[in-house]
Amino acid sequence: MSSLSHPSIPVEIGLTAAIVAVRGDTPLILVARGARGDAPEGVAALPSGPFDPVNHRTFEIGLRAWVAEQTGVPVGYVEQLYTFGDRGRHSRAESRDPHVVSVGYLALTRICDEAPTAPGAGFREWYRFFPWEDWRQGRPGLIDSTIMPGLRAFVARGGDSTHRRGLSRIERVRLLFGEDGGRFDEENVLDRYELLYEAGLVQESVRDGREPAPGFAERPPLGESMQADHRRILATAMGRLRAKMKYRPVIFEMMPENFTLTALQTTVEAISGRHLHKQNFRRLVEASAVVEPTGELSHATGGRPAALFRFRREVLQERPAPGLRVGIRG
Amino acid sequence: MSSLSHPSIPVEIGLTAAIVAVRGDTPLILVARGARGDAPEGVAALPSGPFDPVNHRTFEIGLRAWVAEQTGVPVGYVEQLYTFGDRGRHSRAESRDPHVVSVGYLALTRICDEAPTAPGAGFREWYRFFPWEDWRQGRPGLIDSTIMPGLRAFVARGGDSTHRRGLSRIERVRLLFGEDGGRFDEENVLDRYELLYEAGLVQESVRDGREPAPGFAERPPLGESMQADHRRILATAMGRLRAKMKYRPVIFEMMPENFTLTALQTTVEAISGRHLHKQNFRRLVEASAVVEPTGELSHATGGRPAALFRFRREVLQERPAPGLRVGIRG
DNA sequence: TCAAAAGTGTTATCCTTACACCCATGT
DNA sequence: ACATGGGTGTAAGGATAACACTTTTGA
Repeated sequence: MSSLSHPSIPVEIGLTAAIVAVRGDTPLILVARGARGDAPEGVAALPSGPFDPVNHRTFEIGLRAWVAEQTGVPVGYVEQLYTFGDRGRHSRAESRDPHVVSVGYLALTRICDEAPTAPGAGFREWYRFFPWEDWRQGRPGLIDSTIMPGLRAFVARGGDSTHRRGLSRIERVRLLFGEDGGRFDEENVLDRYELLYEAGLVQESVRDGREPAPGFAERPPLGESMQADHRRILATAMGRLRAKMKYRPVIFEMMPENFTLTALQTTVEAISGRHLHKQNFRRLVEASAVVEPTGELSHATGGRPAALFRFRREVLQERPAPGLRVGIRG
Repeated sequence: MSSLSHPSIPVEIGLTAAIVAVRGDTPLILVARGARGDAPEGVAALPSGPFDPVNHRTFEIGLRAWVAEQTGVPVGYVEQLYTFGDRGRHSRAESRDPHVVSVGYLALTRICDEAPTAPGAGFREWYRFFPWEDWRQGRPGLIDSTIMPGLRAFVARGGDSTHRRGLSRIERVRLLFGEDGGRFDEENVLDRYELLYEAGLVQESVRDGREPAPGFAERPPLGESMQADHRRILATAMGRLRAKMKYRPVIFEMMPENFTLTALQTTVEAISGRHLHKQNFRRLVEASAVVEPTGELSHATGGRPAALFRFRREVLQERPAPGLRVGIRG
């Protein structure tokens, strides 16, 4: 491109990380600010900062520097998600700010006792931001109590104009939220968030200048909002992690060195938001050959001691797509 | 990000499109320049240009404008692939050019007679750039004649230092090229290209200032090279398309309105680079419910006339992941 | 009548899902 | 002894992969 004779049009690049960990049965997301209190000015923000090509050779190096500075948490696995470039999304069209493009990243880490160190930073349960994504106890009540009425109103006022992928509003609702016979696909976190955004059912939508959904006045109540487009980046991260886990052993980036099979299942359930069938999960783990017994037992839980396992790194060489291919019920 | 007190560090954003079509059994990639002749100065380049946030509200709008200007080809389906930000890759570290970040896109189109219109633009067979990716006639000869000797030398001089994903050089070779018992996974196009790049076996590697592989002097012969990082973007596009086709009906973006099942199979084989088993392919298509018979027959091929089919848009509403889930032999 | 391409039937195997029961320990 | 969580066996149904043969047309 630099060899072309086009004029240079500079923009600023923002790097933003969705850093995920799990504690017990709780999936966590690391926020840099807004971790304490629920005041409007304390809106949660992911660790982020501008990309500085002079000091950082790659995006990833720059990202790690921002995360270290803003949170003090060490991250292992890092993966690029998506680059968001649309104006008029989190900054209004009439804004005179320099144009910002944000590159979103997914990162994984293990919970350890000291972290995080930076003031204001902390881990928060990710289902606070996406309560409709937690199906471990069955279909969340707020889908039928709040989301579906709001979406039905959105369908009613929107007519049948088709959208991306040639789907009308009513078809998108059915497909994404598993109404009448449709399946709920836990990987479509982003599509669901964007549908709620378009429908004016999330706070960011109103903040960006859209009409709130009728009946929701100023504050749509669906989940806690985040700064800028951070909740959209978190949605992308959740969907990607839920998908990737099935064909890459990324889950072990969030597990301790040794763990019981129940702990592994609890972690997978926390991330996928689904309840899994115990025996099938264990058979699956055995078949996938991703773990091996350490020979030790864990007496931590109170009942019968559980065998401890560790991740088998050799699967990376043995199988093309090593992961936990959980199906409908695990 | 704009609300933070960080200084603004502007960079230039380049948008680059890998636009794919199929004619008969030949997968094609649209090049903006370099379509005629094989002289070094005629190195092929994908359609691309800088992102101008003042005139284009989104990346996609900007991208479509560049493609229209440089090639005259209309594109339908468009999908973002990846954002490449590393310095010292296609511009040397000591360069004083403004820093360029490139956002790669995959786009699909149908071959039609008039296109392309712009001078120097044209469609080229994509396996010219990736001859090792075409396994339709079995394992390509150049893998064992040229690639493996080069990679074995790379393994020998590199020792066992582990790389991304904790794999050593020898393990990566085995996994990516399906040596001794390993499977060749047709989706890993990018990983294979990057391995060959690191090994000094592609022209871009030498151009970027690396040592050519021993014995290859100045011009590593593996496939035709492209400008800047365009071959890397094409590799990403090929891998993504090969994967996506299995769970989204994107293949129909490249098919005419009506087609025979054999034509559909030929197209899938062209993209995936694999030979498929006829009966299993047909059963798969039937089971997936992605097409319906038009009732017409095609007399175009010479032998027995074939039934014509069309894409069934309704699958988008009926199934969560409609696509052609081709397995080992289709 | 023959070549060329379209189209079909069947079986063995494996994987997925679903079911309900026994085991080992700490209190 | 009993509560708590750990761990297992087995069978039905569906999907996959592999096999070879028949049909319909144009030349």
